[in-house]
Amino acid sequence: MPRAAGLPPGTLSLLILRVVRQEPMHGYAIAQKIRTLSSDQLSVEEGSLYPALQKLLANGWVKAEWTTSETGRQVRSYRITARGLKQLESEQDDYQRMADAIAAILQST
Amino acid sequence: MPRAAGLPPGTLSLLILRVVRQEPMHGYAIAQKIRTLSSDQLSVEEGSLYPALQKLLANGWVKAEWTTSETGRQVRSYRITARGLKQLESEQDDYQRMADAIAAILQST
DNA sequence: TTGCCATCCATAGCGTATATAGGCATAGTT
DNA sequence: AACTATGCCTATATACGCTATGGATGGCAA
Repeated sequence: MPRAAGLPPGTLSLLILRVVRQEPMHGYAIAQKIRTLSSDQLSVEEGSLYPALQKLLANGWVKAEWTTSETGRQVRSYRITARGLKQLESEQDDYQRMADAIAAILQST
Repeated sequence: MPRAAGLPPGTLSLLILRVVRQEPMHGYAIAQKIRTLSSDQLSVEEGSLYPALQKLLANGWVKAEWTTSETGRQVRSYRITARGLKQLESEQDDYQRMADAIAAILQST
């Protein structure tokens, strides 16, 4: 099966960090935020999301705490750390360089 | 080792097709072209390039013929096909949609 | 009150794509 | 003769997201 509507490899942690930077959020909400912000163009599957969050936790880029959502449910809320902010900046720069480089080729005569 | 200076997964065939669209080119030249067009930002390793070219051949997106280069060496020159042009268009559209979607998230308030 | 669906967390195993590390060959340069 | 650049290619490793699966909670409709 081809990567039909998935998201480009290598960008998942970038997107998560970017979304969580705004405000602490639980996993399910992160996935939905990415979906809506991208006008349904990008979909983060849960089987991708939670392992990615574990990685972010292990690297100390986010920290998690169990809280109660507005609907009264127990949810695990992820908050970006100082190191996470640095990482976000770094990944965003890398991505931009790549995107520019690819654009240069796609626009070459 | 992390993906330090490699190129973003999913874009290799797109870049190859785009470069070969201009003029038939042999493998080694394709790699160099991508490197120079991207100002050394993207590097295509030969171990990635040739398997990718095999895939393009198998899909009928390029055809190859052995020719003699200007330096007198036997080289395998790859030329894009009509189907390859369609594929290029499709992949470029996909890439653009993704890039736009990611940009939307990275630029969100 | 039962059944269904949305929400919510998480792991195991798979598939796909690229990178690493090699092998082989020619030709020009030093 | 040795070294470097050019040139083609394969086998293996590895990274990464996806599929499939499992479980739990709670609202709502039949």
